[in-house]
Amino acid sequence: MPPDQAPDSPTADPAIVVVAVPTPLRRCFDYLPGNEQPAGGWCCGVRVRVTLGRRQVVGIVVDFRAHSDVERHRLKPIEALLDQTPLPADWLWLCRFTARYYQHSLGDTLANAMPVLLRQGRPLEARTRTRWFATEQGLATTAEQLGRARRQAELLGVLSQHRHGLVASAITAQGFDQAQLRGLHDKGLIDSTREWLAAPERRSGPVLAEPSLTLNHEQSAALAAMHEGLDRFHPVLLHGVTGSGKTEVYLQLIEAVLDRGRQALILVPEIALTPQTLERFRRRFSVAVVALHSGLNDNERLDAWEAARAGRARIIIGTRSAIFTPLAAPGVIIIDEEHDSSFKQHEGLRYHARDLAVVRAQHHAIPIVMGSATPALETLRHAHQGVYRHLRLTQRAGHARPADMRLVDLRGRPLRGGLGPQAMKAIGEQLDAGRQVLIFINRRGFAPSLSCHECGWIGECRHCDARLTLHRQPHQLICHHCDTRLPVPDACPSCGSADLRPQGAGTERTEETLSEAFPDTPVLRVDRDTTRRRDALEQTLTRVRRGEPCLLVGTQMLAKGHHFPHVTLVVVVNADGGLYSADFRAMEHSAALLTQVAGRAGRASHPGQVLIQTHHPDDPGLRLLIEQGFDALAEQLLEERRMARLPPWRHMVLIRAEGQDASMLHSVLEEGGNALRVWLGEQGLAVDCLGPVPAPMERRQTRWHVQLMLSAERRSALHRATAWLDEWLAAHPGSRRLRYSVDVDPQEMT
DNA sequence: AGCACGCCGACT
DNA sequence: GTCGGCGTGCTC
Repeated sequence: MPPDQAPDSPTADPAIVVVAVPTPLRRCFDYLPGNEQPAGGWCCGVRVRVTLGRRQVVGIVVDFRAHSDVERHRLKPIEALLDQTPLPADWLWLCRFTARYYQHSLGDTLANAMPVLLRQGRPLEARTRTRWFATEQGLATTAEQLGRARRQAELLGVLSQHRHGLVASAITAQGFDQAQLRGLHDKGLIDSTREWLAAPERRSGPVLAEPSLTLNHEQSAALAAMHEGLDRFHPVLLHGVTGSGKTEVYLQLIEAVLDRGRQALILVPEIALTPQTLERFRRRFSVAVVALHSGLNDNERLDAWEAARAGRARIIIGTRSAIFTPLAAPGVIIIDEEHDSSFKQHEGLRYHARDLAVVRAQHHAIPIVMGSATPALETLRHAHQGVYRHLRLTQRAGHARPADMRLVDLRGRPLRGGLGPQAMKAIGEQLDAGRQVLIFINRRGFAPSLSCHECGWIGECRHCDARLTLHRQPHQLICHHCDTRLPVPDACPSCGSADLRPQGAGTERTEETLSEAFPDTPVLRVDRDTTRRRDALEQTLTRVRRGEPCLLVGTQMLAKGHHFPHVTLVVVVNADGGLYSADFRAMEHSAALLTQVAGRAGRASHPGQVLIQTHHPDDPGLRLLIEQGFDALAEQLLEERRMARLPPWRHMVLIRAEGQDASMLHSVLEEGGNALRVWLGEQGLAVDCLGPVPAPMERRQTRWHVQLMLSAERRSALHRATAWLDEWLAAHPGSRRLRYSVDVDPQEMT
């Protein structure tokens, strides 16, 4: 276990320094203090360079001891001290909590939570640059007065035109050099300042750069409720239908936080962190905004981190990992689209940013707002229990009516590119009326495979328990798990029939079909493949916003964030992926996605219509969704989860193991599971242990996947059981031949 | 995770 | 004779 309550105040002369080192090992290492001593005394959070085995690593001091369990001659001294002042205490606290909660190595957690450059040992400094500007004297000086120094005169002219001056790089880019700058400076005509690259603004005065919008009744009531909790831990679920103006409520809440001199941390889903989103914040506020997105390089990331730590950045917007940004004066945390699955990391340190955000807000005693039109069942349950304040926004802005949703029975209907006759007809009608149509393909658990119409044969991967996916270009059958590629057969390998048909439809096939059926209408495809280039999505969206008739074909990317006022019809090609899945969250996610995609369409003058194609038009979940909406379905699902003893009523931990030897893998987990069950009985702990069960995708890339599922009503019991099993596995001789990971609060059962 | 050591096969 | 495959063991 990582040390928990370590002193944050300076320690005089420690005998042993405990260092968290970047290794998956779930313990820290003892070191001798070495020669150097920090100026302000030894402190937790100071980075040190230490020898670990045969290599040098950067670790973080997390505790001090009088004695070590390790023999003295085996202890190594700390090689170098990297910080004179420790990394922020709030950040260290959060990392400690995260490591403990997710049962992950503290050293690895810390490494995950800091910018790369810091973990490589770079000093915690943000970069600065020089800005030159004309002095009073310079502004009053004419070119003639400078005589023969023509270039200097030109430079002075340029600088005089820029009230805020120019940065050195912009000056050299215009062909001026150091000598000319020095010349003018020596004459007292220009001067320079240093400014931060990230968050350079230091404007005082009002925080608003443009006026706020007027709120409707519901928005005002929600904002008023949030204002009550500005100075304490105040968790809020802002449950607002698509288009109800959640963002404007966020903005006005942030304004109040900024007015108190505090910072706002905003987490958004991966695909929502667009230039438009940032622009909305930058336009509204005159304070420094930093964005933490995947496009930043290591230097920029460190600059942004430091700006947030120092308090220069007042608004910090980022995706999942931004939850680990240190804050000098935290004032609020906002999680937009809190149900989004991108907030959970699915590899390595498997944390959930939303859950950590709640813990962090509690630690800072600040409000946290979780916004969604389709809240996660976990969040809804907390709201029902009164743990979170439940604020609702039910009205759409501009009196837009909610879209009309309808199920379309696909059974026995001829399909073209996955589209049935009813959908085709409806699409044609909308296009004739000069409108836009969105065709949404839910790819989740749904990929086009090749099947034989005669005997039902389906192309499967030889190495994995997975269906091969049919691709158009290149024309191949591809396994999405191991990347096996096979030519598309001309005849059925099983019965020899030539009637091989694509089963299900991908975006490519649908796009093809639509182009053939509506040759005069542009078909715009939006998916991972077509939007790889940075601005491709933006270009497409700009075209759509112009309003000319067109067909938009796409996946999840289309469902989030963007609104298309000219779209009057949404066709969901197949809703069945979420209906009969091994994953108990499939229906919840599917319903959220359908609701969001329905929210893309329509406005006051043309209410949107949504056609949902399905082979199961009588499915009670689907019916409930389209007849009564997401909230009603969510209540139903919550009840089903309660009966089935599933989250959010119980908590879960998944131990996933993989290895090459299937029987060894199985027997180790079998033994571990049995040992755990015996121990649980002895301890009297109410924890269920299920398994070993093969993972839903049992064999992929020639490795076998098996898992143990632990569940309990009480987190503390579950935590103890997990820790015990983890120790058992680590000590087991067979564990060398397998890899395993611990997933606390797993989101996907695969 | 790294990074060593160590013991077996195919190569300049 | 070596280069290098990855099984096994350790890191204060």
